[in-house]
Amino acid sequence: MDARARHLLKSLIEQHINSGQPVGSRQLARDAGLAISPATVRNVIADLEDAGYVISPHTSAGRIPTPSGYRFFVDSLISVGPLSGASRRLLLQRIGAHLPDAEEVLHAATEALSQMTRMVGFIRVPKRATQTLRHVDFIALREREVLAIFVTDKGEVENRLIRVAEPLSAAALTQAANRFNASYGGRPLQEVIALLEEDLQQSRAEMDAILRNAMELGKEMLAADQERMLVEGELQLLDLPDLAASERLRELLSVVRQKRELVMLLDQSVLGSDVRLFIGGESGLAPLSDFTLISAPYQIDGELVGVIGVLGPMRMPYQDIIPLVDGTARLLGQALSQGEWLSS
Amino acid sequence: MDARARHLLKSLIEQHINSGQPVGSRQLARDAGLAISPATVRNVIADLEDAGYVISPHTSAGRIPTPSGYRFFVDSLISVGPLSGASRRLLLQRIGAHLPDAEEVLHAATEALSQMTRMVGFIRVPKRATQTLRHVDFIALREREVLAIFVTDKGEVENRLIRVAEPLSAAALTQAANRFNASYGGRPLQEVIALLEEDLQQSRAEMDAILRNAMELGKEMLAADQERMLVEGELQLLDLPDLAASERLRELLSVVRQKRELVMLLDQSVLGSDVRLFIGGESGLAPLSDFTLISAPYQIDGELVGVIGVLGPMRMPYQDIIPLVDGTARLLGQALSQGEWLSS
DNA sequence: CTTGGCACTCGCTGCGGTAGAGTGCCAAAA
DNA sequence: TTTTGGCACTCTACCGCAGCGAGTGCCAAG
Repeated sequence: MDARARHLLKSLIEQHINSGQPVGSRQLARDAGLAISPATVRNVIADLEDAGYVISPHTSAGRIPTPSGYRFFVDSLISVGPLSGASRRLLLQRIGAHLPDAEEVLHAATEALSQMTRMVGFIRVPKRATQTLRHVDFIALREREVLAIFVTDKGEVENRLIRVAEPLSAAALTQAANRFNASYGGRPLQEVIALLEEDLQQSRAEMDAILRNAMELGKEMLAADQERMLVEGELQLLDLPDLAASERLRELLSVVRQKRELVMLLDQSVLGSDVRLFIGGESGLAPLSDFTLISAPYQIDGELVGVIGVLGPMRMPYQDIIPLVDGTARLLGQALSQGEWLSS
Repeated sequence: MDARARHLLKSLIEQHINSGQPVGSRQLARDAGLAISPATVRNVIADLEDAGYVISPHTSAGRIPTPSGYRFFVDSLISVGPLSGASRRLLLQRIGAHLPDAEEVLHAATEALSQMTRMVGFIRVPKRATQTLRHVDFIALREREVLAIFVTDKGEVENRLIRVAEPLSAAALTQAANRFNASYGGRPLQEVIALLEEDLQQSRAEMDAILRNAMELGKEMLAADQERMLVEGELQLLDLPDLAASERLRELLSVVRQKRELVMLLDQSVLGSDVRLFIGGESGLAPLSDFTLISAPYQIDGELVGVIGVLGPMRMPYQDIIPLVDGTARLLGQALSQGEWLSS
């Protein structure tokens, strides 16, 4: 493909991103800044259509980009700049406002990203598998009801109400918690579960219920990890004038709700260290085939732990969105890393 | 209004609830089970239109109920039976599966209600203002970062990461927590905040940061109380073939999101002890004017603490929905009350 | 290789005509 | 006085049709 064809393709896609309409040869010849006639443009565009980059919705309409066209566009036709100063400041402010609480920071970053891109934002939260058990508490709430609280070294807190066969005194519970912390504190969650399972055999009977439940709670924390994902701004999709409330949209929303498939997709992306795009059917998930998903992994203390991103129509301003996703991932990582956040 | 007019109105509304279409005189004369001609029906219906119970979308269409029509229908034309055995069993199972954890039970009940009614479910969760502080924990997480955990007597857990000026030893933190529990444990949250504010003056300097933050955390718990509401199944609204994705729908969803107005509305309803309906504009909230909201308060240990309900189109099967909302509220209350849940 | 010309295609819009549903009114019947 | 059949009227939904405008593909000339 020669330079002129590339230029025309770029111009065509940019115009379509702006207008949402099919782009015709006359308009393209005028706006592309090349001194060529519409007829020449038609010849070139016909080749681009053969190559699969654009398609005509019907005979007498202009052309719109195909998923391959968008792919070529982002890979070879545009260069994404750094995050604009204004966006950066806005992100800094919105993320920084919620420090030091990790959970809130994750939430704030996703919400900010969703609002700034006007698309659905999502985030795969840090894995618990790597976290260690920091502290356990057993608190008698009512007769025979004990509240168990797990705290990890990353500050995640999970709690569970447990029914026990007979009342336990506050002192007994404190003692139990102390023993528990002494034995299992500081170990990776995975290991704690395994040890608990082992120890369950020889422990005293009245502690059984609590140990067993603590084990279940730990297991659930790890299991729930498989699908821990926050989604923000699903409503944004309803604002798309294009497909507003079509059948596709419903499918998409239900995929977003179920999360499972999406999580698997994102977990692939955590491997690379760069922004990643799934345009149209590239993800392999049918309901996403009319949409584009952009994700970027983020790292805490130098370790890749999660992915953040957005989901929107294929027709989106990639030049603006990509830096936003990338920048949010970086700032989020800094915010959650030890001592890196000095209002940068 | 005579018996025949009532019967016709009832029949008209029932038919419209089933079909969604305007109901004409011929169809009504046929299906109402009365031996009268369409012409007679027309005379009667014309009176009902004058009275404001039905309206004609246009000259040559049949009639559809107005909000007043629905109001009269539920108040005077139908009698709502008890919850069906099957529904009751399903609810028992879905709610019971999550005992004894209150948070999960609230969630499960709302989700079940939403799915069984195929509408949006919501719940106003129990007020914290009445809860007492059960236990506090301070846990050193990293250098100069302390995790504060609040537990109330109802088993609600709230946590917050706190930055302190200089590192505190684990022993110091334990001691602080012990003192905290001794001084404030067992008191209503409201009171704890007040006492903290007082004590903050004369406490030792290094504890200031923690006390101050604990106070903030407590205040936030009470403040957030103003809008604590769970919403389930917003997606259900997209399934309505009627207004699917109209402008109204968008408005409605944004009201549901913002919650504030809705919460105020629900808090009015917690006063009565019975099912309450807001049909069309009865709530005074403009975005709800095409919809019906049905709510029922629930009580824990004999005390009215919250409201659960559904939101859907005015055209809904009231005879089925009302018992479902009522029944869910009752079962939920039993589940959360002391010792009342014996698989009933 | 580029360009202007031209026939052709196709979607969109507006128009008129028709069928169908349902109403309101009236005069006759009960 | 109430009910009923009849009838004219109204309005929507649907259909086919023509005109338009946009855009294409092809071709022959530059």
